[in-house]
Amino acid sequence: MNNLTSRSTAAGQGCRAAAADRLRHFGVSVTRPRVAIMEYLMEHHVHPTVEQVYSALSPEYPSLSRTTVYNTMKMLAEHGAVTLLTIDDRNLNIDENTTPHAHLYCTRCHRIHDLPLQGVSPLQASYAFTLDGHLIQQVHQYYKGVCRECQTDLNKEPLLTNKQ
Amino acid sequence: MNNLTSRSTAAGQGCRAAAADRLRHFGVSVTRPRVAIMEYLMEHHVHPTVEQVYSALSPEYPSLSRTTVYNTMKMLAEHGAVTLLTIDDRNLNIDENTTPHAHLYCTRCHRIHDLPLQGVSPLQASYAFTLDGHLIQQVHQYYKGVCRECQTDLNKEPLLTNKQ
DNA sequence: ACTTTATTTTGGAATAATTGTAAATTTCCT
DNA sequence: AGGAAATTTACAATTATTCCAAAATAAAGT
Repeated sequence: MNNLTSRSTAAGQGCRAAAADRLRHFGVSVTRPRVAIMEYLMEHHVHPTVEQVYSALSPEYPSLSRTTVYNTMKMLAEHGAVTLLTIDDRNLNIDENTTPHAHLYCTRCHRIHDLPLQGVSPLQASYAFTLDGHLIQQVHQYYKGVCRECQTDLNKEPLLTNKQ
Repeated sequence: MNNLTSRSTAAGQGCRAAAADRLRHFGVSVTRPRVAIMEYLMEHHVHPTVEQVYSALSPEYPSLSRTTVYNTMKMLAEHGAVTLLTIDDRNLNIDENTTPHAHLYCTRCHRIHDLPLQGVSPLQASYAFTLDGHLIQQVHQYYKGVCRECQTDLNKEPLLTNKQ
């Protein structure tokens, strides 16, 4: 509604204010690497690896270290700002979309796509509950297969890169 | 029904014949390490890591190598004889129960418990299907939380070992 | 603004799981 | 038993992640 507000938090390249707001919202203190990382996550709606975040930010922030990206991810996960996905056995993927949803892991391109949850309501999956005496804190649901894009690509040429 | 048959394939320590049968059933050739590994999986209904399988078998089979355990697991997975779980970000867990089911990963003891699937019928999860244009080959469902045993233990003493 | 204190970041080394490789062994067939 | 093909082995190499102690930055108080 308000032009000033919307301008300062609009999406697009270089939206520090929104990233800082989001950090504060999750109760973590605002620092330069954290803003850079959060900004990246908010602008790129993929499910990046630590390496991808690091190498994307590295050019404009050469002193950033991989350790910081790891530490920040772990901390953001503890504060509920991101979810860490252990679907790909080669490395961690970061999901900044914390509303409950399922994933498709493509064994060809190794990308992760979002899908709706099946059988569990997103609302139920948002809160801890008890099942069979166990305390359930997170619900993870994913499929392994070949994504739509790769199925059509299959007829064209083999995928060369092992990394996405 | 038959005493001879049931004796040769009964569960218990040292059931080579049943392990060999199972290997043949999945169309893989029968070798010493494979029988030893399959036998271990059939007798221990946990979700062992490669390291656990290796160090359990090592004493009575000193020449067994970790590489063989890794190779065997990957091969068994390709033949549908086991499922490889990437729930614990520290290492792979092997599930020899290939009937579709969900898991609980306990963040305290790092053990994995079996639970029934939610929202997806085991039958549907047994076969490949198409969803939103994607080819789905496996359905994975798991919860992260604190298992029943650890909840009661919480009041007692903190868990010392990081490894299970 | 300025100093002090606490927190965070850094980079390089360490760790640990997994993979690659080439030689040795075993399996399977005749 | 003999020999080709497949499998296993031991060890080296790789790679993701963690550890650590020093340096830099942020926060709090004056």
